[in-house]
Amino acid sequence: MITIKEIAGIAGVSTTTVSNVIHGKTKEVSPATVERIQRVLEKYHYTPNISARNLASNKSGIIGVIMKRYRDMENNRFVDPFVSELLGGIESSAKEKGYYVMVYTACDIQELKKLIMSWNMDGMVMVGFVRDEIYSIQEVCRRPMAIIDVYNTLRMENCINIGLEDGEGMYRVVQYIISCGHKKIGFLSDNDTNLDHERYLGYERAMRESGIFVKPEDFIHIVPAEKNQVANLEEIYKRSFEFTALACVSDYYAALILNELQDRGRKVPEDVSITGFDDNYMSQIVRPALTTVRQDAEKRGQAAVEYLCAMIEEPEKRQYRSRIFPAELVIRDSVRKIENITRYDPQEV
Amino acid sequence: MITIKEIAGIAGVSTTTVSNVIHGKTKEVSPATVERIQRVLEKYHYTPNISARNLASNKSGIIGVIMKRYRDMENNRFVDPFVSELLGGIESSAKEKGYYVMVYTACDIQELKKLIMSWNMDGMVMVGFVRDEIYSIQEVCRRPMAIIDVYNTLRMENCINIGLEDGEGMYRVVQYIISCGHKKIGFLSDNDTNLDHERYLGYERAMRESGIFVKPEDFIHIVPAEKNQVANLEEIYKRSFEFTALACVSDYYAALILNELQDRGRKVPEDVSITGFDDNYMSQIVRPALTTVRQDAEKRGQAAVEYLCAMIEEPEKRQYRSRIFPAELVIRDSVRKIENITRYDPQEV
DNA sequence: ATGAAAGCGCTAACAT
DNA sequence: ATGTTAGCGCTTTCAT
Repeated sequence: MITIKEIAGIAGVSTTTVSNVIHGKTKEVSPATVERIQRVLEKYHYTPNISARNLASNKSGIIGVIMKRYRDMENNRFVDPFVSELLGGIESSAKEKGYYVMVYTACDIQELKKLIMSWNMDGMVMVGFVRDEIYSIQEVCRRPMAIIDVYNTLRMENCINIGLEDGEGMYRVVQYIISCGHKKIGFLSDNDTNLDHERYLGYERAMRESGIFVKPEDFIHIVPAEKNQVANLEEIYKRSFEFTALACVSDYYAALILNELQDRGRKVPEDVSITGFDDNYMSQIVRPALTTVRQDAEKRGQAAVEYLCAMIEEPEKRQYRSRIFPAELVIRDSVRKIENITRYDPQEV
Repeated sequence: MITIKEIAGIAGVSTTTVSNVIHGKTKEVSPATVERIQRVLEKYHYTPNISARNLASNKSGIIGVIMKRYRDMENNRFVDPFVSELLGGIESSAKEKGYYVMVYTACDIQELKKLIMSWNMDGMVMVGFVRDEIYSIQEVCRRPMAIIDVYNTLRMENCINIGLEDGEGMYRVVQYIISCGHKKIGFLSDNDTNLDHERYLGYERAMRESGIFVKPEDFIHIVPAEKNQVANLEEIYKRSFEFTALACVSDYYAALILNELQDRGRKVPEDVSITGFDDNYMSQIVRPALTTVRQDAEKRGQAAVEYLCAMIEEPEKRQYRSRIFPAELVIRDSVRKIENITRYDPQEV
């Protein structure tokens, strides 16, 4: 690979001048020289050495996509459709802005800090971390971060919060379920923290505002197991008889439960209605197609990178900001309209 | 960030010695010194500057995951479940081996060459390219490459071909369909090149060996459109009446067609049988669950990185190799057994 | 308009 | 066992 120095030698100029024309700083270079250097650059297929450039300029051009990984569950984070869509958005946007993307799954925060510092990453998008982890990283690595689905954020410098209307979204779909005449509505999730908790709150609010009393048992705890299985399937099947509708925290669980219940003979939505959240491919591939809440993960990824670049290039824009993306109701076929049926068959109620 | 030089100053030794203990080359360093330097390193949270290291050592530790992108179809390559699984395998394996992964979608081969050279990538895994593109890249960038799903490979130096039993896999599933009593079996794909062509060949061979004559019309061309739609759905629906079974080139199309046909009133597998290929989540989420051909994309990703690392670290292992992964039949519920039914109702035939 | 030169932080060949 | 030193290729300040 030819170097700037060699190019300079061939063109009969200094490395400074070559460097300048490479970077388009041609205000102070004579057109003739520019032309000549361009030609040599072309002819010898000059390719910059990014390591050298980064070392000298103290930048890296790298945007790290850092995903939290739980050491024990050796699962592949990339197969989560949310992550896929997000990553696609990040990559396309980064490319457009001239940045490079490095992906990394981190189990250990200390190790992660070293990674960020070692590569001198210009910015990171953080997926799956909680507030205190973000805080701890930012303490050492004071660089722009886009944080995805982090709650109770302190207003940290260098951070752009790329959020979602989690509560609102769940509120909307539950409100819709209620409007269809349901009263016995369960909320199904595998935990009650962060994003899941926000969504629960939305469910709870919709219920409350409709005057429906929510009992603790209405939170149905689903226990995930290996390979898209659920550990407490039997229990969930039985409990499904207590409700006319199940609002699931994700399309993933909605699809799983929808199939399992139907395989065991329950009809959806005739016997139980089921809703999802995210509107990824699952919601459309399943039958009946899922009524769900739509979020555009790809767009969130793109936005993350755009804000990141702004912070990187204009340090005065590094104060904390929060951008909450919309989560809108998508009505398909998985919720039964009890009211309608009632009209034709008053006995039913 | 503290540098080696500063560490050396504090510990009262030379940078060489510090560098040596950092890299564990402690054979020629006295235990006391090692100990002392370790302590200083710890105390000051020494973090290497990877740019500097790469520049000096002429390595990068980067494995590039390069995906072909077609400029016009602005689609997100990451949502393809094959890519997701593969990427997960690559990332976990790379991390384990101490490499970093940079992802990149390339439309332009020239630009890609520059990227590889600029970052001085140690190795690449290439997804979605054809032979001549690989060849052209390798001409300039003589570094280890793992090529995924490339056909008619020349026996290129520096290449490990990570293949799949495409033909065999399709052969097996079609053979199975035939064993269930089907004779009118269509093959469905959106093109007839590379991997799709190999699979077609497998279909064709299974048919031929069973004495079934394959007509050109038995290749059903599906035309993809925006957003998981298909442009010629009407046509496919109509043509589905000509067959008792459709062997699809992917789970993706199988799931799509299975749903569309059922939505229009055809029963699967009672009216038409449908099979997929890949055995990704789609095959299990759909009803009836798809009989398909299983490949382990994650494992292929891991293997790609392992071979890559071997080639990087032991240049004598750089001769061309090919590793073909198995593709095995997975029987689920989407193929009707005509024979069985025949037993009970001889009229049927 | 152009060039000289001092680093950036690290590695590694060579001395001692 | 430990140190000296010359780069790696590029950016950038400061001269001219």
